[in-house]
Amino acid sequence: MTARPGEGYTAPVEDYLKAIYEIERASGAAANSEIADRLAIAPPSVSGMVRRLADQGLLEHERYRGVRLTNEGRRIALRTLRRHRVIECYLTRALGYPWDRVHDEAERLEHASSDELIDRMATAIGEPTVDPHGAPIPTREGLIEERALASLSELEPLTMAHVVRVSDDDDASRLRYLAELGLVPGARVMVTDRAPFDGPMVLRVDGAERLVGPNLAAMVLVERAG
Amino acid sequence: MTARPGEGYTAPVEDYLKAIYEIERASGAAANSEIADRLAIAPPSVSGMVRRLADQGLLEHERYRGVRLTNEGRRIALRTLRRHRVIECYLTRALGYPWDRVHDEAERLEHASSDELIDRMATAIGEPTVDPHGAPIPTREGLIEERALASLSELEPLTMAHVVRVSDDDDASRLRYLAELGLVPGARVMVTDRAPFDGPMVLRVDGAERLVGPNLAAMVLVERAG
DNA sequence: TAGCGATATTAGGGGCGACGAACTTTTATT
DNA sequence: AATAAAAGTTCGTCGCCCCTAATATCGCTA
Repeated sequence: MTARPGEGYTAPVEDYLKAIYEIERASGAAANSEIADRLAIAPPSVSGMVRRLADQGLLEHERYRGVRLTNEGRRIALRTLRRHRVIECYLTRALGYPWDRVHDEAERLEHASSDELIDRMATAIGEPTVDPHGAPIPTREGLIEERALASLSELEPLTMAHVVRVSDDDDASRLRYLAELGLVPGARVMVTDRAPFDGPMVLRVDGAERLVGPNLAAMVLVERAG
Repeated sequence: MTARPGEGYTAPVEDYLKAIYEIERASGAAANSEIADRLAIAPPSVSGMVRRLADQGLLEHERYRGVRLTNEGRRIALRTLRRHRVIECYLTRALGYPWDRVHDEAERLEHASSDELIDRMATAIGEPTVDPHGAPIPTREGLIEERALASLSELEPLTMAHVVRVSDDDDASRLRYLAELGLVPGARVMVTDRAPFDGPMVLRVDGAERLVGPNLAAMVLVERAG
């Protein structure tokens, strides 16, 4: 499976661009090592691919400095992101997938689906705007509405907030655990207490008291209640 | 996209095995040139792949003689065939795809779908037993019910029959035309007249008179009415 | 049975996408 | 500023899957 109708980018290329898009959004420019980490690929392999992508005009590369998507590269990244998130939505809404298992499936299907399929899926479930983890879905035209969100681990104690989004690129078991705690998009949450030195935090989640460690808390993105 | 959870065969490998399965079913053993034709790949490439597949125990190869699937090879071929046909069904029944466009989409998705996804799709549309073109769907356990069917081009004049299946690996425009003629699975058909030297045939399709050439007629598989 | 055409294979090569080992550049530390 | 650590790159290699050109084998017909 290498070619897809229309625009023939390979699956690895789409994966790189998607990863770079997300790193860039968080850090401004994507470092080789971050790309390597995220894709679980050795750094030299990343150097090689980066060269190829730069040759194709999908990104700009400043030696030893990092990487930045071109408009074309960003377009493809957003298209892939849309595919991924529409698929995630469809799997949960139409096929009853649990939210902790949609990621891996979407990760493969996003490279094999035609635009028509994605559009039909989106239509079938009513043109969703966020995926099951709360991530916004780019439009067909490649527009995305990225809200600046605080992580739960940086939320001030006693401030009311609600969960907007949960990171979905970690492993499924964490997601399942977060769901058990009620930490899913839409939940109302408040930090009641917090141990020092990046210690565990005590939360109120929709009324129930919960205890959560810093690495899990970092996965949960919230918006302060207005 | 190279690996899938569970059993990691590549997309090309699955394509070869599927093609070989189908050729074998029609001709007993699969010749190199037939495989090459069907996959639109140069014959030497087929020789190379055949060697690899034989090394992996997926088929047996008698030099200059052709190829035969092992049980393991057949198992994978049937699994892929099941994927393909379940996907075709799902796309038509759940997403409103027209029957002439499901083949290409399924051809890509079959390599990217997990067993769970295929099962959920099959369940969602009521465990179908044939795909939109009338081809039987192997069960989860790899059993398939292949009926011996006559082609419309070999049907004796004035014999009542019904269309059971239509070949789907040709191009979409032919399929669309067949549908216009009413030559879809389930249709009642009779040859009323036939020009000699492999000429066009006159048909009655569900009461209407139709004219059809030999290459199209060969795509239509029928069963004589009992 | 000798030769010819069809079919299959070997030989050699290329792009992609990954790797480890060795080296260079940048950054942080003292 | 010297140097150690971290980050990035180059180099050589490999497996997969494809190609063309050249060669070998099969099977049929004369």
